[in-house]
Amino acid sequence: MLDGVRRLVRALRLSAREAERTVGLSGAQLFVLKSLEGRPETSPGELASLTATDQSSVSVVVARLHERGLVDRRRDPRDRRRFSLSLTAAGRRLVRGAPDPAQGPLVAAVEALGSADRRALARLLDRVVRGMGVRGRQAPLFFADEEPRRPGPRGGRRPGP
Amino acid sequence: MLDGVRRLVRALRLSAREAERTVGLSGAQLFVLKSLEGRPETSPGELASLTATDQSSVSVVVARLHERGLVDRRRDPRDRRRFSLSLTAAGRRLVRGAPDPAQGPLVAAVEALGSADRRALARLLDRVVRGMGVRGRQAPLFFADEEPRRPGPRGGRRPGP
DNA sequence: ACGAAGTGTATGGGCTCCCATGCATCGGCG
DNA sequence: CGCCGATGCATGGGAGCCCATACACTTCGT
Repeated sequence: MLDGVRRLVRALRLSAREAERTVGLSGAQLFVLKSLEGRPETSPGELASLTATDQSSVSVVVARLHERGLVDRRRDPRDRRRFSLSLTAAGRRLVRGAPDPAQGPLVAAVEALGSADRRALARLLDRVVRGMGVRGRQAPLFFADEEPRRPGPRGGRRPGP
Repeated sequence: MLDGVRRLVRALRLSAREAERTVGLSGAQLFVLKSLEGRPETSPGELASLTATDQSSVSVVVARLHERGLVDRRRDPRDRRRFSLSLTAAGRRLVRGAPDPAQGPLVAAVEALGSADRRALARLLDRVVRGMGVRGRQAPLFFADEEPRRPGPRGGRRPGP
């Protein structure tokens, strides 16, 4: 089973790389752009939840998209710690014109299964994910912000070694 | 479906990180060690196939394991382009003592499904992977060495831009 | 008003991954 | 025997991922 997942991931990754070349963006960048579609005011923290990745990873990807002029980034006046992210016109155009990376081959493979099998697979996969991430309670997005990940208190400078 | 896969991958990755800490190795390193178990003469190329990754990635991971004294690496006398990799005594001890990273939570979640669902999931996943990677023919390992990945001929220095 | 605690984001480090390239080696062919 | 094409592996580059940390900011309690 694990091996199956590994192979699936690699296939997706390679497929994403191929699709990337037509758009000139990486899979993560495109995914972030698509996640911002229809959301004019998303913070990097929210985006991290949406994309199920670490906020530091999102930070870097967003910085690159901002450099490319595909994402607009401005301080949230209500909370100056936060940023408000949204797609620029160029970003919107690009998102519309690009197929979802990796999804093409996956969708084709999934559709080849037949509808009953498709539903069964999605259901089982969902159960596995939930089973892995939940310790006795439900959570909409695993790990990202539901439970503290970093041990010990935050804040303040730590004394050096 | 894709989102389910992404979440699964992240859950696996995070789980692997946790397991890593008890062993002091990364998930990829541990996976490589386990792949060498019971195989006294594996080449990096074969290892790349076994682990479904690029040979350059394997090369770096193996170098680290070699530095750690967990993997023995010697030239293959029959073909000096190749290396022969095998676990050292320390590597064997470590592999035996360590649970498979990421597998714990996944196995637990999969076992919670029930045996009929487990079989169904494995079968469907396998079909999806095969469907993604195979264009009209069967292949034991996707992408790694079945089809040429790099466009154009190899060898010789390319003229610069 | 001030300090403490918590939050949001960026940065650095380490690792993995893939792509492209370069070097050493091997095998086949003329 | 020499050359050429192919192969195996290492290296560099770029990107992404997570962890830990730092700084700026917000909120809350005194």
